[in-house]
Amino acid sequence: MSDAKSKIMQAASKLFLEGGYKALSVRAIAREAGVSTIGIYSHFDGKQGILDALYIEGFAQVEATCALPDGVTDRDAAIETVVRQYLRSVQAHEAHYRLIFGEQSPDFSPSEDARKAGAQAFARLLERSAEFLPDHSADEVRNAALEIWALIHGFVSLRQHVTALKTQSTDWEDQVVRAVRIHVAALDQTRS
Amino acid sequence: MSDAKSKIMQAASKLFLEGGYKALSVRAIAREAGVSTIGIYSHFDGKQGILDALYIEGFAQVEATCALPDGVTDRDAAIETVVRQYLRSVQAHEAHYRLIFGEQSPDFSPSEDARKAGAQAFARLLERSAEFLPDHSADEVRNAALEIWALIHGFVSLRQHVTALKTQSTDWEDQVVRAVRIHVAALDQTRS
DNA sequence: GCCTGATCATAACAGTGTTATACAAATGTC
DNA sequence: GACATTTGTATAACACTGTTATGATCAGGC
Repeated sequence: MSDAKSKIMQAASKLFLEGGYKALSVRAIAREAGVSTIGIYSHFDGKQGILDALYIEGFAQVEATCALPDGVTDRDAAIETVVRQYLRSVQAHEAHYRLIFGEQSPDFSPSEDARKAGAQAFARLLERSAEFLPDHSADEVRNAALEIWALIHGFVSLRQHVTALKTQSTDWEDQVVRAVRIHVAALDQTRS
Repeated sequence: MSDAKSKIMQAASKLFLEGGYKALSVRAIAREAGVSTIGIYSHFDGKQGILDALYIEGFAQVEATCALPDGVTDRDAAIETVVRQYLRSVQAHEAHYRLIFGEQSPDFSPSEDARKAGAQAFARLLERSAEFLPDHSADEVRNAALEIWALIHGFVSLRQHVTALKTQSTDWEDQVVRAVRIHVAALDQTRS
């Protein structure tokens, strides 16, 4: 990666982290990077290219939350770890998270490479789900992974958008953990 | 509602339905309504006011999916009805649904009245949840309603944004129904 | 009829992402 | 090393966005 390209990417990440999508104009990025706007077009595919790179970062962050520290073998503890890591990551990288779920970004359409980042994050969650449900078929594990992700992400998204649902942060986190545990346990008892 | 205001609202709804958020510029709305742009500012609070009205429509659509036809008393049948109604509504009003969950709309911040529409939709889901879990406390019912909504909305949002998760439409709908049923049944067995 | 507030047409403003233009720098070829 | 080609750059211009400003008209109340 060239010097200018790297400067631009750092500037974009910084602005995004600090000010969210709204802070991310082509002129603001160029100014922050100390280059002129044309660099955004020669090194990235304009604003779309910038958003693409941030999108890939966003799903990489999600993927990282599906990794377990050594020593966590108990299913309920593992679920709790993954869920809390996920929720912490959303909090630390809110703009990235909103980007990967299409928020605030009219006209942005992820590239093929960027889409693959979503698939990769899901693959990591699939691995965890297979561990949660060791005696289940591949289809069942896939469905379980999807349901786990739906529950967690559903909570996050509802909390961001339906203000009537705001509760204390720890109560809410505990509820997400509990809901996922209950759901996985119910799936484990439901064999086809 | 005055004639111009009504024309503007109809134009906005039409454009939104047909072309989504991107179709909704102030000039496009004014042109479609046959007025000049200043009407958007005198009858609504500019573009924010237009989005507010559409936002309220969006949550009203969600709320309507929580109504059951007469004769549906079986819990599993009721869950299936609500879930399928919800998914159908999302499909029919995709732009509205995206708006209420913050998608594509930089700078839009819902008014207090608009926020209340979200609370109202949740209240309707609360009523259904109380019927699903008749012997549970108000807190448990509230948690259940939140989890049901998280599951359904989580599925919808993941399907919209993580292309790796695309499956056949009916398989996917069936899975949402099944997941909600399993979850509610598990909650019913979990008494505190 | 006068006054006030609401509504309206139109132009201008400040911002957006992108493209055009001319030039400079880097790389490749002989 | 000289020349040609490619890549990168600064800057201005373009087309579009939401919004405000300006001057005029309309509607309602006294």
